[in-house]
Amino acid sequence: MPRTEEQYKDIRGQKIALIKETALGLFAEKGFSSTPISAIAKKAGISKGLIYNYFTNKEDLIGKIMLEGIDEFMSVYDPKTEEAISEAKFKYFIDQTFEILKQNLDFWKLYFLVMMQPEVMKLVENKLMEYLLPFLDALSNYFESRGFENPMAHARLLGAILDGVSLNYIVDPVSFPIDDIKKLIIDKFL
Amino acid sequence: MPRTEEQYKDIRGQKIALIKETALGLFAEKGFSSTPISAIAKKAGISKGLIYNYFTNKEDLIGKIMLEGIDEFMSVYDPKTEEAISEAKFKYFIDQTFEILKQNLDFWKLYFLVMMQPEVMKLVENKLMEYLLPFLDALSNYFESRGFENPMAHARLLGAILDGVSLNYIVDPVSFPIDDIKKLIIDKFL
Amino acid sequence: MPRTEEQYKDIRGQKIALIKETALGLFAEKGFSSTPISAIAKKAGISKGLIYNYFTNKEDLIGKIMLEGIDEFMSVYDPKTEEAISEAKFKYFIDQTFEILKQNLDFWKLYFLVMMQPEVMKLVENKLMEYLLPFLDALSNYFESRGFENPMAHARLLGAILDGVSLNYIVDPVSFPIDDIKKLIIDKFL
Amino acid sequence: MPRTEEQYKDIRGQKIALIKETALGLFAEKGFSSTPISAIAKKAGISKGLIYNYFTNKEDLIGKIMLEGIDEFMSVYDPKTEEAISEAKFKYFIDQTFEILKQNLDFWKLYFLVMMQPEVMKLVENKLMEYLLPFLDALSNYFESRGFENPMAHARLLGAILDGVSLNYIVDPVSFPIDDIKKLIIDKFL
DNA sequence: CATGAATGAGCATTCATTCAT
DNA sequence: AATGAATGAATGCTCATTCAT
Repeated sequence: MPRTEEQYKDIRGQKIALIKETALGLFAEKGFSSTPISAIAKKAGISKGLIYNYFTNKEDLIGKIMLEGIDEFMSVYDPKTEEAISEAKFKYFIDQTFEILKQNLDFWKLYFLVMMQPEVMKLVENKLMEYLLPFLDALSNYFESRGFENPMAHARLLGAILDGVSLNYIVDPVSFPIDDIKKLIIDKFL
Repeated sequence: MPRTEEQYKDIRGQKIALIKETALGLFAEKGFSSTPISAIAKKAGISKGLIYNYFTNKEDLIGKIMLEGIDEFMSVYDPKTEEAISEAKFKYFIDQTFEILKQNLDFWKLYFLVMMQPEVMKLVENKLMEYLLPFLDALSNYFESRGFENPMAHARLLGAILDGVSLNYIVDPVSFPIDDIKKLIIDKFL
Repeated sequence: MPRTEEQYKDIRGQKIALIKETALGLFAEKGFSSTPISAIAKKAGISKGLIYNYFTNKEDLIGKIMLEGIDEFMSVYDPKTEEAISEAKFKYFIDQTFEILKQNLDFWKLYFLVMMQPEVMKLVENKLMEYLLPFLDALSNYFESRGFENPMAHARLLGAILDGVSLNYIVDPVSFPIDDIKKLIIDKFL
Repeated sequence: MPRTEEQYKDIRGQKIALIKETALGLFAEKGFSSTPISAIAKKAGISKGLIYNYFTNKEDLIGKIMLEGIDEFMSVYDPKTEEAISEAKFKYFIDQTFEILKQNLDFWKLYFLVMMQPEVMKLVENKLMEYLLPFLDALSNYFESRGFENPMAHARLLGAILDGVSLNYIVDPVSFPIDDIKKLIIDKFL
């Protein structure tokens, strides 16, 4: 009995998810160019050929992993808010950022890896900007409403701080005092 | 009649410097594994083989570039100070950090690239820690003397901030408002 | 629709045999290190890469050729006989040795080549000893039963003679009087 | 004060000898193609370039080592004897053969290595035959005078035996019972 | 949808050899 | 006579990608 169109779609969806997950883990652990497609196939228990059924090439694979990841974590924020964020919302935003970081360490490793690699970065740049710009605007509005001078510089500084803290936590998750640091950040920007 | 040992040393020194410089530029631009040794040789106007006269392999090359870079910029600070840093010195330190960043963009690109690559990171880790730990201690002492609570967290936060700011500046040197941000940092930590 | 496991196994088996055969011929003719993998691939009409699908590296290839060869020719003898060999059996053994030598000249060339190369020898040493020791024991028993004094020395001498004769025949198969020499050996040791 | 022609010749002679000796040791230990010229230079404490002052290339070097070795050990025998060898002389010859083998293990390792490598063998073949043929003739005469039938086959057999015994001793000098075996050979051919 | 055999371009690395000094 | 910097051809090996089944 042939499978229905629906069933096929399910299988495809599951396989695609499996491949992305497996690849994410390996990319984060070994790096992009040190992870052969064959290693992904092996760890996922599928054939190399199957990966090429779903992704046109290795770059497409990492590109789609990145885009999905960006979508996922950006959906947590409500980037369409145009009015200024409240204090409570700001605090919630900082909390969420750290929570997401802790729970998706692999993705964030990959994120920073990719940021440093011009070739892959190009694949993601547009999408990233699409989210980042309204996000910086929202922060800027918040700082303006709180009476900070040069609010856009504050917004970019906070963005940079979150990058720097994430980076340090990723490189050394054991001894980096992330919770203490979260408090300091909230103190300084609330 | 062979050249004197002195002459040979000169030649070696010049070639080694040329190779390191060229490699640094290419690594920073294309990434480590996307830069073939042949590309370095070509750009430096020498043969592939010559690179292997001076460096045992590609990893040795990047390792030595990193170590030299770390030595160079660390020599700017006086990491042996044990008494607390003065306000003026602290300000000078922040200034210097930004100055060095601006003047060695390629090296810092490579630095962040390497931080994300476990294999290469291992080659440099020890040397880095040798400098970073006394450095964090000095910062911590400064914060303690200024009456900040949890001074070590403050030190690590400042370290992370400098990482994050550098990273943002490296990725987008044109529009990142680095001078405004320097002022904000000094305000917040003085 | 993928091929059945059976079909894949067939393909693999055939290709592995083809590669081994081709490599044996070239190794015997040119020597191990003077035979590039590319030459084997070319002569076998396949790509370099395919060889690495079946053998982890060049040493693995020669190692497996040697092991297979040793297994093959040792299966001719019955190394598990524990009682003394009869005269007829001894004669048959000498005959067989010369027959095998004549029919597998390439393999024996390679065998002596390998004996002289410490690196490759190590790959095969254990397997070889596994066969050679019982074999020398059997010969020793034979000489003892025939009343020869110092039977183990006789066994090792005979082993050495077979090596020496093989070597001379390999180097100069045209003019070396191998059949006459076989008779002399049988006369001297019967 | 410039050196006299004589002194230069001395230096040349000493350096040539040093290079040959050093190369022989390394070739025997590692094999011909696994021994870089640079390794010879390093071990001899001279420069690579100097080796090329005395030998046109690597093959020339091994060729000259082989030729010198052959000359040296052949001078022990008196290959110009045309009358049949006496029993005493035969015994002395066997003794000498084993003595020389024991004292020049490195050379003999190289000798067998070279015999298996067609390219290098060609360089030596003629010289070798120049010695070997009269040598086999002398042996043949000896066997004829002692009433052995098919004396040339006996001569070639003895040659092969000496090869085989040497080979076994070279591969495993510790446990091969070379002295017992010498006695057996003398018994069988006297 | 799924497989894995097959390809070949690409790359790190080695090393014999040359040559200016 | 002696040095060692420099070259570049050669080679082992990897891996993204294709494709017949």
